Amino acid sequence: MLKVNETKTPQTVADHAQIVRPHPHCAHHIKGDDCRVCQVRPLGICAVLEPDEWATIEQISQTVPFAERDTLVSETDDCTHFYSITAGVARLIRHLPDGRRQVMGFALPGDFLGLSLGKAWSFSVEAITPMTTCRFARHAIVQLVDQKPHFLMRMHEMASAELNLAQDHMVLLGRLTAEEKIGTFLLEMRRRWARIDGHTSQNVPLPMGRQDIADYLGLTIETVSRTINQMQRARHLVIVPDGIRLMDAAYFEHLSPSV
Amino acid sequence: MLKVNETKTPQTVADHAQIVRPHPHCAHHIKGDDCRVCQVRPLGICAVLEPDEWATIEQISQTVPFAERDTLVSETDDCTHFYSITAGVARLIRHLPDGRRQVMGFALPGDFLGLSLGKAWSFSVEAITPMTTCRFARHAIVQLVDQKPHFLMRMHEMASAELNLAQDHMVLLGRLTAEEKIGTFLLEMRRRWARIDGHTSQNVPLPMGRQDIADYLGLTIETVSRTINQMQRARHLVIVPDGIRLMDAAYFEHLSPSV
DNA sequence: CGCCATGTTGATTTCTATCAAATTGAGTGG
DNA sequence: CCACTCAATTTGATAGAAATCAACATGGCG
Repeated sequence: MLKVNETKTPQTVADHAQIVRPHPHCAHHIKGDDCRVCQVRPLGICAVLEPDEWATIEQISQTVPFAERDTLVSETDDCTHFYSITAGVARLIRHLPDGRRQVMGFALPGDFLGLSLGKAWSFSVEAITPMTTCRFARHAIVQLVDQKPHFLMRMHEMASAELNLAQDHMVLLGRLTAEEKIGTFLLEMRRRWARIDGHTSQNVPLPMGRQDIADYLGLTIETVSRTINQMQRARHLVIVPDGIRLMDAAYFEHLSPSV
Repeated sequence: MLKVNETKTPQTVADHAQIVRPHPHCAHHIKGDDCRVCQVRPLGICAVLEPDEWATIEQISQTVPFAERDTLVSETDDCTHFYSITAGVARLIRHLPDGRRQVMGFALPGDFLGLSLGKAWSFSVEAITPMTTCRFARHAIVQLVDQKPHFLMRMHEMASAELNLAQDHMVLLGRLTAEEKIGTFLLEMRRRWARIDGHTSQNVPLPMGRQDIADYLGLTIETVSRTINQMQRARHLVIVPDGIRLMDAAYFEHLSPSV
């Protein structure tokens, strides 16, 4: 088992991750307050920082763990803190008054919550797996952004990338069939994991449940389940614990109109 | 080009809706290279500039008009110029290889094309009405952003607002019914026109065609037509030339889950 | 006046949602 | 270790909302 750092990371996180989590990034524990060993630094907001700026960030950050199902932020909350995800997966979600939900996206290691720098959240963030985050007070980041234009530029780049993804997703929601939605989603998850761990594997971890996938793709849980199982019957993929294994890349790339 | 007449106050949306062009901003042509008379300056990217900075902007901008159906930028183009819209309406659109389209949004006066500052466009922009734009070379804006952090901050604010709208739209596309989509769209357009002309009118100009509305809402043209006409039969609205008139605000606000 | 794009309306189909039930499987406690 | 429980998932039957297919109407414009 990985050594847990001295700052009291809950035992449950490590235990759970070792046992049931399929993906290494759900298991790695990183000292969010020691940038030198931060494994997501090259991916995240901090990638733009020079080593001599790490101390600045460390002073304004805290490592904050969350358990599965914890709510990191609620869409009704004021935004007092920002989060950089160092381990685990969360869903970004909007709730309608009548109980309908739309999952805006999934936050993976390296992702930053609060790119808009605004005073209010516009979505809730709920932990899907045990998580570790690097937390920043909003005022500290606002100050940093004022002082370091290249940091603001990095924020803007990441927000722009996010906007681009949102537009991809609008095409998916508005114009793709259920089969195309699922196929595109699986390729998207493979690409995102590959960016994190540097490998392109046929195995695509899916830490989120079927209901989350449905609410992300604008489908029902039954349609998600049926479609994935049809793909398995057609030998395009194999369902494995906590994910799927892509068996027929050509099929998925043909299915995904944007590729 | 029409000369701007400072003494003449623009006609309201309501006035114009009864006649030909539904909105004054579709007809008025503004000297984009004279910031003193720019009618969209308080709305757009330039709102953050001090009067002594107007000269800087004027030096790097050109007024460029477009005719109806012109393509301002193509999704395959490199991004050499940015545009601030001073008059007219455009659609932001993505095309799938098989001809399906998703309209990402409509660009109205005050909107800026190129908020991401990236080197490539991710959508096409097509003029729905005759347009006037203020065009900037990309390198000039990049330089400006480097020199003036408050300009970058303004870009970031506007991009964040855009991201927020994109997320609203994901909820709409993923989880609303056809009736809710149409109702939400009409309220959105009313709100956006109100921001531009300062009036809240029951008349909502719709310079875009039914097909554009359909491709924006993830519906077919037939469903859009049917739904709007059902709303008219139910006396919730009246279809007028180039738009609609909302007759039953309570109905629409009840229909739109986010309000 | 007639043409062509745009919009409307009607009939029918289809995809996905809904409703309902069975199955799996991880966690719990005897 | 195994029965039990509860949530998540899968599967089946049916319904329904919107798409599709097909005319038909409108209206701006040469």
